[in-house]
Amino acid sequence: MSMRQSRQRDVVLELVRSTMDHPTANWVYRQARRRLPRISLATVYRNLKRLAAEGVIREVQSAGQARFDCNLGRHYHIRCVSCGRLGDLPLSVDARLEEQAGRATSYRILGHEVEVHGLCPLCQSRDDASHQNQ
Amino acid sequence: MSMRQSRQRDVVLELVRSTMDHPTANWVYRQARRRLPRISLATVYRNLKRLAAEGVIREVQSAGQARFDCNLGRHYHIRCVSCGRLGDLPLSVDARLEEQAGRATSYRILGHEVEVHGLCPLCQSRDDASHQNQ
DNA sequence: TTGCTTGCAAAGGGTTTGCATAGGA
DNA sequence: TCCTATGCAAACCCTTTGCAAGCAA
Repeated sequence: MSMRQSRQRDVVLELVRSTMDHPTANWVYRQARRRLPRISLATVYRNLKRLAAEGVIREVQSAGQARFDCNLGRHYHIRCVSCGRLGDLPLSVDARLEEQAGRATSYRILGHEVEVHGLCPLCQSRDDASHQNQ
Repeated sequence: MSMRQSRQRDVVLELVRSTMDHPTANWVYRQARRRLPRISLATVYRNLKRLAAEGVIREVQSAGQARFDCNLGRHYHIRCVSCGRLGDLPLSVDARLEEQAGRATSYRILGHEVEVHGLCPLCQSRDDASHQNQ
C-alpha cells in the first residue's frame, strides 16, 4: 500500500483505536498535540483520510461532521441529539434491507447505514435536573 | 406560528415541493433566482430552516450536506455514491428497530434514519460507457 | 406604525490544498 | 538519494449572522 511509517500517523491511528467514541478530526488533533505538540490539524486530516482510504479505519458522516471509526465490521450507530456523541449500536445488521432496496429501485446497491437518535444517559440526567428548576 | 407571508418564502416552498429530489439549498437558490433575480442565498437558507423548524418541510443531512424534503411521512432514503442524488426509498419503516435499540442501550430513543447507498441508473450507464473505452 | 423579512457583506465552522522543508526507506 | 509526509498558511465549501432598508399586517 506504499504507506511510509511516520510518528504522526502512528499517533493518529492509536488515538482512533483508543476509544469507542467515533472521534472527530478535531478531537484527534487535540489529543495528538499532547504527544506531538507541533502536529498540525492538516496532518491529522490527511492521515485520517489516508487511513480510511486504505481501509484501516472508517469514516462516518454524522450530523454533517466527519467521525472516524476503528470498528470495521458492519454495524449501526446511535447519536445523541443533544451532545452529538456517536456510539455503536449492538444490533444485528438487517440483510434483507438491501435486497428490498434493490427490488424497489433501479440502483445498484452497495451498502446501507442506520443511525438511531435519542438522548444519551448523560443528557437525560442533565435534562431531568434542569426541569426540576422550572 | 407567526410566520408572515413573503414572496421569497412562497417560492422557496414551491420549489422544494416541485421535486422529489431532496434539493440542496444551493439548488433552491439557483432555481429561485430565475423567478426572483435579487433573492439572496441567505434568504433561501433562512426560509428553508424556518420552514423546517415549523414542520412544513424536513431537513435531512446527506453526505455532509443539508437537503430538504417535502415528504413529511417517515421513510428511508437512497443516495447515489457517485452523483450524490438523494431519493426516497419506498420501503416500510422498521418499527422494531427502535425498541431493539432502546433495549440494547441506555438512550431515550427518538427516531432513526436509514440511508441505502448505491449507483443510480444514470451513473450506472455512465460507468458502463467509460469501461468500454478502457 | 410595528416588527418580521430581506439583501448584502462579512464571519464562521469544518475541511482541503499549495508549497517549501523534514525525514523514512 | 528519492520521494512521501509534514507544518504552515491560505483557500475552500457550506452555512450563519449583523445590520440597515424593505415590506406585510
